[in-house]
Amino acid sequence: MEPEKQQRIWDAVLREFAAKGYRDASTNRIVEDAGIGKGMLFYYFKNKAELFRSALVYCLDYIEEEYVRRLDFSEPDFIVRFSKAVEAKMAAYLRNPLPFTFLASFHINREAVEIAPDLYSRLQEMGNKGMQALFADVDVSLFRDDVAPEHILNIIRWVMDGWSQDIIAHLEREALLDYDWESTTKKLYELFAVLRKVLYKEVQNGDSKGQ
Amino acid sequence: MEPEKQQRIWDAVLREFAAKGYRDASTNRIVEDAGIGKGMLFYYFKNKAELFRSALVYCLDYIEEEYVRRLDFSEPDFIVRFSKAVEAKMAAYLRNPLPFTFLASFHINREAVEIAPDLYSRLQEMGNKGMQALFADVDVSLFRDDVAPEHILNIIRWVMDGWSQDIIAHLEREALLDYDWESTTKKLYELFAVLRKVLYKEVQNGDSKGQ
DNA sequence: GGGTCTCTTGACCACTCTGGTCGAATTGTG
DNA sequence: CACAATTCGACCAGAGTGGTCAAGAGACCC
Repeated sequence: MEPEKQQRIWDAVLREFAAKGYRDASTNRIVEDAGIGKGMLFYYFKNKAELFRSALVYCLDYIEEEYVRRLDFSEPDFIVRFSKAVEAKMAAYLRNPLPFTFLASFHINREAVEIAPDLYSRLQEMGNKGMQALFADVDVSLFRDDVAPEHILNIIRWVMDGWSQDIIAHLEREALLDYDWESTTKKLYELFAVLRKVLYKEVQNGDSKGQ
Repeated sequence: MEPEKQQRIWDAVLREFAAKGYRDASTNRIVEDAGIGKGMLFYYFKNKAELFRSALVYCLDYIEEEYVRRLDFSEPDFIVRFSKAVEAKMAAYLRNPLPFTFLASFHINREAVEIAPDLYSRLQEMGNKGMQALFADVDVSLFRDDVAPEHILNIIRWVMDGWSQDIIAHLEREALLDYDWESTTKKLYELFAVLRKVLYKEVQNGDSKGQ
């Protein structure tokens, strides 16, 4: 099948499941949105449940390939490490946001877990491993001494999360194309400099570490 | 009508609308969940749209009364001001979370706006006014000089938001009753002390300002 | 008791939408 | 042409929809 049509179908499937969850998703709306006949969907997927499972596998593979595999946990500086992770996630999200929104809705909604308990645990395991790796072997000696490292880690995490949530909220209002990415990344590196200034030890030499 | 039954009905209505949105909400499920006959719902509300509007008014009034009205914007210290706001919101949320979740879903979902455009703008206005008041006339002279005040305000906001999101995430997993509130508030004040230490000017006398 | 009122019920209605089927049409390939 | 792989959408039985309404239930007054 032409990959362009395939993509249209996946888009429609993920959009519908993400918006409505498993039970309330409508195969009629999916085929209409994808611009294909009803029979075609059930020619390639034997029923709704299998379609849902296939969509989950598609998304898990996509995110594994396009996001998780590209993470680099060797960096000891937590701000650099975390910011790379945020950037990688943002990049993958902007390339195709649907797998993220679909998996997010799957993670929240209780109902669909029984359709695919194995894939649900695969998702959970992915999240847990990522979180563990993200916080493992951080060079806490960079942090200032008069605050517990746990607090510093939390603050950095919360600030980064808040920042990206602000960005996404903006993106949903403004058009994606004419968004000013240059000034956004510039502001992000400003933010890193601030975090480093307030949460890290004072550096001896003057130049900042931000790339 | 007995207030206990009234509460049961509102709970069912808000739960259903919050979970499914206007279009996909089912009046059948509402009456079943509330434990009343179908006719009763349409005896007090002439149709689904009016029920939805009444639920919105109920929630807006609730939040106005139980949360917004109790905010205090006279405090010049931003951490104290914001923390009071967070505490007030948390308290109101824990007393009855449904109005918050219902209004949140209404704010996100595009579909129901046309049913109640006036109430949608009332909600937006409430949010905007709150945000404006929250950031107005903050005593920035408390902040350290070597970081732009805008950054400091953002960091405090993101940290508080992240903190409360963590709490809510915990609450959804653990039971609400046997949650250790004492250690939670203790940790919160620790967090304030940290924020003050890293984002404010050094204080002359040693004791912290946290109440 | 009877009369009248408010409150409450759930069977019932016409209608829409559901997941899924299937015979027929179309297309690609040789 | 034949043969197979695709693609379509009309069609199905069944579930669920918002809303109605005749029939009570219970309270209060005369």
